[in-house]
Amino acid sequence: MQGTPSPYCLPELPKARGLRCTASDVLHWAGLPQLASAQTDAVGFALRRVLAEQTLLHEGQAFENLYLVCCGSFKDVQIDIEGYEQVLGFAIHGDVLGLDGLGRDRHASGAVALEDSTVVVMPFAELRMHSHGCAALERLLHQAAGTELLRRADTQYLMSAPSSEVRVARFVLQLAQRQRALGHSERRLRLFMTRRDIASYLGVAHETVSRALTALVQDGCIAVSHRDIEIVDEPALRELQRMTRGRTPREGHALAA
Amino acid sequence: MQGTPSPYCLPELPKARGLRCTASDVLHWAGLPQLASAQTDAVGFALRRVLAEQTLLHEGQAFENLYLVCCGSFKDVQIDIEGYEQVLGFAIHGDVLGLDGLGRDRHASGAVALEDSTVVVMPFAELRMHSHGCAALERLLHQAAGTELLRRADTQYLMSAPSSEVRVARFVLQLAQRQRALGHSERRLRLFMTRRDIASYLGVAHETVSRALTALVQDGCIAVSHRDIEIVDEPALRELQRMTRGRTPREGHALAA
DNA sequence: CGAATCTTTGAACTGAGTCAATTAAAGTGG
DNA sequence: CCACTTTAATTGACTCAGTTCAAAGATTCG
Repeated sequence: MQGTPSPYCLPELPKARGLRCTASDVLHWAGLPQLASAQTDAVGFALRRVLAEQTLLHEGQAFENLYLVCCGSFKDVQIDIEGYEQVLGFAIHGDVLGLDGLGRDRHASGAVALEDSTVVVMPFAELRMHSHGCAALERLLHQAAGTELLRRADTQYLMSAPSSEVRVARFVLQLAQRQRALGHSERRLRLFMTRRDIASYLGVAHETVSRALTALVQDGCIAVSHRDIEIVDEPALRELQRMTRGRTPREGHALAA
Repeated sequence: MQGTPSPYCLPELPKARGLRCTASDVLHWAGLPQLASAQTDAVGFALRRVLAEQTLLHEGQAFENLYLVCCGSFKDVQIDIEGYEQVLGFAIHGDVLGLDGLGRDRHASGAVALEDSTVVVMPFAELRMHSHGCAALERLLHQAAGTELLRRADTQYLMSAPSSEVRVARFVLQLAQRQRALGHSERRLRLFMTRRDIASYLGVAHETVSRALTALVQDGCIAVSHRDIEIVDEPALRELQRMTRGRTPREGHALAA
């Protein structure tokens, strides 16, 4: 789809050490650098390269590994009975994939790379063993699960917005916030997914995503060029986002225009 | 709200042993009876009674315990900036509450009892300690997290339905399926939440839930009396549920009418 | 350069939200 | 125990936002 290197690659990347990394690296990438130690230095994991469009995790596949996105981006998907692809979420640097297999023997959702990406392969059995003696790895697992649940709650909040313009506004802010957490620019952001993916994620028609984006541009909230978005007026965007069920969408417009 | 005893109470309930139960009990209630052993018999947990309308877990509260619903029902909620109460999910017998605190120090969502209920209080620190030496409790935790994630995916699927009638149909089927898993009737089910709660959960106006329910009744799919629902024509309901984005809602109606 | 996909825009229709009013149920207090 | 109050649920009318269908640009890739 687009082979451009992701802006989310950390400087400290693979290649040097062949195709492996240590648990300490994982802790750094997962946002828990303070937990890295000599003990976690001793635990190694393999890296795996996944090309754009490739499926890292198939729906229904046996649960064996967790994956930490180390570079690139993915979408979590589930195909429903009619063949409609429901996008459940997006994963970028530092996110863990495959958590829905926890406690059962197969994955309920799949993961597809949106660009050329690299993941750390963490065999669950190993992770589990190590986690008994190593609090850091135990914490990593718990944190990953908790973060995933948090994100799903965000998604539900997002989908419950009464107007599609609000949904898209919330989506953009959510992306910006995740970027910020990674230390990247919160003003300019790149959409690594198609409008269709966004539409599926938000639960609207893909034409509606297009229209909502141009509406936000006309409101002066953002600027859009292809898949690059610039947040021009963050306060206005935040004001829009706040609108929940029970308020008329037009109020906010007047203020933004 | 309604003090009637829930139909989800298992026969083997508290009182006898005072206000405590064993980890083996928990494993039974959580659907992992095969993992109970002498070891888990030795681990005890306190029970806590929560009256209807009471808050078991406050949003933002420090993360200390996980709770297993042993009798009764709850809703997971999050209040947004404007004061709108977003319902994230419902918990009944066998479900674990408080998982969103995993790996962090506070809960992001709250839990409110929908009727008089009983929960098992599982201090996370204890659970964590025991889980190192006891695979059964470790499994319990993993399974609970995985199940929660699965359920959130179901919810997203539900919310992405293009028509509100389909959303409600899916909601009813989801409830029925959970009942079945507990060994209860899948034909007759009791809504333990208000229409408003359902509306918030589905992301629609509460009037719309009312209308969708009466529409389903007129389609001959279900029968509704107050908060009791009977599934009259499950095949038709399943047919309705299948309709995803991209198909016209009216096709299914013709078939059901 | 052409094929395929992604994206945008337009037009028509309709389903869902909002407002409003009525009915029903449940909880309160005399 | 029954009037009274409050909250929940249903129904109607109206309007508008979003879906669907259709077609035209734009971009990417072979």
